[in-house]
Amino acid sequence: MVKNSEKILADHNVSITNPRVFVLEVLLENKGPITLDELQSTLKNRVAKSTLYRVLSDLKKINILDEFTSPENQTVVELSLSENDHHHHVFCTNCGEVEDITLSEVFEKQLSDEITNIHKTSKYRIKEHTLELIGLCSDCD
Amino acid sequence: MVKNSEKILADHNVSITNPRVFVLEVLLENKGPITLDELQSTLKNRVAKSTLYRVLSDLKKINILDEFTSPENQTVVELSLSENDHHHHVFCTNCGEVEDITLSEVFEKQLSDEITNIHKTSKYRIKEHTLELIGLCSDCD
DNA sequence: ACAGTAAATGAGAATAATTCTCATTTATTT
DNA sequence: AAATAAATGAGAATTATTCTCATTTACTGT
Repeated sequence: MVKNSEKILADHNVSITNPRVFVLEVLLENKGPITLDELQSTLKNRVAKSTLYRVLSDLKKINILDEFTSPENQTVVELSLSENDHHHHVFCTNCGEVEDITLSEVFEKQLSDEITNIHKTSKYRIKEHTLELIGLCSDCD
Repeated sequence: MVKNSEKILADHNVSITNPRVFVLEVLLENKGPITLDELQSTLKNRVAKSTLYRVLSDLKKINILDEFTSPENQTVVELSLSENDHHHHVFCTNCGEVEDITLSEVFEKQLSDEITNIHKTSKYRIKEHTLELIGLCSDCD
C-alpha cells in the first residue's frame, strides 16, 4: 500500500524523499494551518532546518502549500490539496492558534459582488482575497 | 505654528524628538500604508535603523500605528489616527504596492452579520477583521 | 533662560529567521 | 547494479529585528 504522502509527491512529479514524506505526513495529520514553530517541533530532528525550508519551498512550487503570516507575526503553513476549498482564517490573539473557517455561500457571493464593484472604481484588478478574523478562542476567552 | 506631527506627539504625552517628528512627517505625507523599506529609504539617514524600529514601536504603543505583513512578506506600516477609519488593504503582487480601500457600507453590514453568525457556531469570539485583496495595480496589469 | 534628571538616540553587537554553499548521501535512470 | 542527477545536512551567510550602553537631547522646576 502506497502512502498518501508518497502519492501526492508522485502525482506532482517530485522525487519521494524522507524529508518530504515526513513533512507531508505532519501536514496531513494536522489537517489545517500550523505554525512553522509547531511544525518544526513536531518533526523534532528528523529533518534538518535548512531542509525543512527547502521542502516547504518545494511544496509551494508545486502549488500544494499556502504560507502566510499571522497578526502576531508567526509564519503559518497549510496544505491546499484541492482547488475548491476556499476558506479563511481565524486567529487567537492570545495563544496564537489558527484555524480554517468557511463562510456561508451567501456571504461569499456578497463578497464577490463587492469585488466586482471595486473593479469599476479602483485601479486594482483583484485576483484573490482573504479575510482574517482576529479574536479569542474558547480556551483563551 | 506648531507642526501637525508635534501636536500628535504632545497629544499622546510622548516627548517631541527629531526622529519621531521625521518618521511622523513621512507617514503623514504618504497618506496610506507604506513598506518599511520605502519608509527607511525616504528617511535616508536622518534616523538610525535601531531608532526607526524604536520609534515605530513607540507609535504602536500609543495606538496610532498599524503594522502588518504583505502577502509578499514585506512589513508594512500605516498611521491610524482616527478611530473611525475602518478600511481594508489591496496589494499588488507584482510591484508590492499597498493601498487602503474602503468597502461599501452595505457590504460592511453584510460582513458584520456574517461575523455574528460565526459566533453562533464557532469557538472563536471575533474582535477584529481585515480583508486583504490581492491583485494587480493598473501599472502592472 | 538654566541646571539637573530622566528619557531618547546612534552605532554597532546580539539574536532570530531564512537562504545559501558544498561535500556527502539518496533517488532515479539505464 | 552503475552512472547521473537531485536532494540532504551542517553550518556559514544574509537579512530583519532587538538589545546594549555611552552620549545626546528633551523636559522639569526654578
